[in-house]
Amino acid sequence: MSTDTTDDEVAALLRTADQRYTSGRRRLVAALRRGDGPMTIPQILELDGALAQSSVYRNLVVLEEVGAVTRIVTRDDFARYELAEDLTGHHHHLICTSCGQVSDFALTPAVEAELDKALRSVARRSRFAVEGHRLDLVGVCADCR
Amino acid sequence: MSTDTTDDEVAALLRTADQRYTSGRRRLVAALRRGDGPMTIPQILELDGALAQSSVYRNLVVLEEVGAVTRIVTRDDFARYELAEDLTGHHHHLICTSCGQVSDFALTPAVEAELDKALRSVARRSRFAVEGHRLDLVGVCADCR
DNA sequence: ATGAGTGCAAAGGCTTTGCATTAGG
DNA sequence: CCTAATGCAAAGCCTTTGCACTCAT
Repeated sequence: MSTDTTDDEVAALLRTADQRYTSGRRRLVAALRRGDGPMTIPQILELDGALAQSSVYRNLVVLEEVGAVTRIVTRDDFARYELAEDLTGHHHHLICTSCGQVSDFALTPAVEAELDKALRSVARRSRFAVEGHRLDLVGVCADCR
Repeated sequence: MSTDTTDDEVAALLRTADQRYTSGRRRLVAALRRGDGPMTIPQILELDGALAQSSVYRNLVVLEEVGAVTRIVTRDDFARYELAEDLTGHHHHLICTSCGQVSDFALTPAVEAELDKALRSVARRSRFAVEGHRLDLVGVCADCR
């Protein structure tokens, strides 16, 4: 996935919602792309000191509303944000219970397909309209072991 | 799972950690058992008006530390708590994006086994020490559709 | 020009904590 | 008895919001 492609996609998503792709928003998206995995607001601010905290919070709301960013809530104190799966592909999260770090991983298409099938079956029985699923692997990361 | 059994197990967990199973804690556990699925603190307080908010927060911390209760964080404003899987069995969550409600479901052992296998493989490659996994089905519940 | 976006500071709201009181063992 | 637990109120902390200023179109 090239840099310009991602940027174009974000631009398109914003345009659809009559939102501007300002320099602050570009810097924010750039920061999210630099981090490997979901990032907290403090991490984002540390990565780009030119960003203002309140604008980052506000722009992450906007970017999430247009479908460019996903907010991830763990048991850590801070919420985390990453580029949406539409831009990066479907994946899951490794969550470290020691340091809070979150990183991405993907299942094989075969496993993912079977999981989907099982979940659709559950949803049907519960009369639940599925929007998606979330699968996290919880444990201790390599750095913390 | 009978009432007394659950209570005995909680009592044992607390005793191991040199914690008392006071009347407040018994009422809290009773409230958690009455609700079907993870509950927020406001829901717990509404269910048992005799409980004090700060004690509930504190006791949920204790009960979680001894492994009797699990805290679940969603995108809702409130955290949710339920009896730990050791007491209730392994299960997953249906999360309603409309009302925030969380309810439980289980996968078939076969699907669960294959999922475990796939996750162990991922963990090995990432040198990640697995403590468990979390699988949520996100969508709109029957009541909100 | 003119409304969206920005940045600073203050307010909100869930959760935690201090402290005096009560109760468990 | 004597320490852990409780309850009320106040403080903490992440996040949101008000408001004046700036920038994009």
